[in-house]
Order: sequence, then structure tokens, then C-alpha cells
Amino acid sequence: MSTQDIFKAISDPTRRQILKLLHGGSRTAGQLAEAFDVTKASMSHHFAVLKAADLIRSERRGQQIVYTLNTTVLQDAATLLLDLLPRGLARPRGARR
Amino acid sequence: MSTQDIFKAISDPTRRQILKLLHGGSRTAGQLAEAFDVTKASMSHHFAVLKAADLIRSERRGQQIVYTLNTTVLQDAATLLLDLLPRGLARPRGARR
DNA sequence: GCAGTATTTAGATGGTTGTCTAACTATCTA
DNA sequence: TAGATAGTTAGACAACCATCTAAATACTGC
Repeated sequence: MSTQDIFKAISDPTRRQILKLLHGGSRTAGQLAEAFDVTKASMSHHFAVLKAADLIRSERRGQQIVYTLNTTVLQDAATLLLDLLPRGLARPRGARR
Repeated sequence: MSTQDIFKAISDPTRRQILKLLHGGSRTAGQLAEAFDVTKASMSHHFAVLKAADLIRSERRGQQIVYTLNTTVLQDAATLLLDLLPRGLARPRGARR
């Protein structure tokens, strides 16, 4: 769950799309997989990367696994990016630290 | 200069550090190279990636090449990240669109 | 034009990554 | 407990990437 893990995770377009889909609320692995033209195994790999970065959380519900966006870490990532800017140029409202 | 170019560019820690150094104002290729433990050729590669993403601009000054942060694109990148969040949760001040 | 300095380009290499197929684990239901 | 469904893990492979050395380009000053 390092900074590098986060940036690596969001560097892939499929994974960014997954995060975007999780906007709309939690989804099962199967529901997410349907939205993409890759195998479930590949999707599972992407989930693992996102989980390693703590960008998503998983919870088993019966036979299915439900993924949920971890908005806190995503906000942190945005903050990290904004930190690359000269101070005071842009800042998220209510940024921590 | 696509979205993907931007995210790929910032996925590397060395390049993020370069951007951070450019916080403090423009620097020559040589000045930037000094700050890292890699060859100048490798640094030149990183500059090219950052330029392709339009995150930095270059200008020749005599024998040297001066690199400058393109804050506009960096702000856009942060906005793209924040767009992965459920609407209204976080937003940079004065975000376009 | 030549020597020296600053930087980039070319080509090679080892490591990482996204994808696949096949096999495995976990859960539910009859 | 057997079969079906949902998802992950293992292993392989091609493509990509960060890095290196060596060579080339661009500029300056003599």
C-alpha cells in the first residue's frame, strides 16, 4: 500500500475504468468482468493490484465477491498528485494534512 | 499527450521526483541529472516521456536545455484522478469543467 | 575548423506487466 | 456428497520499460 503501488495501479486504463465503475456503488467481480473484453482471470489480476494499493476493498457474499471503492486512498492519490504542483496553485477542498 | 501518456509518465518514481524538483523553478537537464543516481542518457529518456505527456516543456539556452513544469497539464491530471471519485466528494478549487 | 561541454539517440539487456489457458478453491443447492 | 456456479491461482508468453554503454548531435569559444 505504498505510494508507488497506488500510482502503478492507476497507470492501467482497465483498472482506472474499474474504479470509475465502482463510482456507482459496489459491484461483484462477475459484474465488473462483464464490462470488459478480457478473461475473468485477467480481471482477477487487476482486482489484486487494486487491492494491494488498497484502492478497493473486497467482501465475500455467498458465492460472490463484492468490490467496493476505497475513496479515502483515491483522495490521497489525488492529493499526492497535487503535491507535485507549486504550493497554493491547486488544492482539494478539505485536504488532510 | 493522451490521458494514458500522463498516467504512464507519473507512474515512475524518478519522473515524479523530477516534477517535484521542477516545483522550485526551471532547471537544466544537467542540474536535474545531478540529483539522481542514473546516467544522463537514462535521464534524457525520462525527460522525453514527460515531454510526450506535455508535463514539461523544454527550451534550449546555449549549450543547455532548460526544462519547465507545465502546471496546466499536471492540474488536469489531478482532476482526472478526482474524476475517479464519486461526484462531489473532492474537487480542486476552481477546477475547469 | 577543432576541441570541449551538454544533451540526445541507438541498440542491447534484464526485469516487469497484462494477458491467456488450465487447474484449483469456495460456496450453494439438490 | 455431487454438480454447478463464482472467483482466484499457477504457469507461460509476448510486449513493454528502465537502464546501460557507445556513438551522434548541438552549441561555444578559440
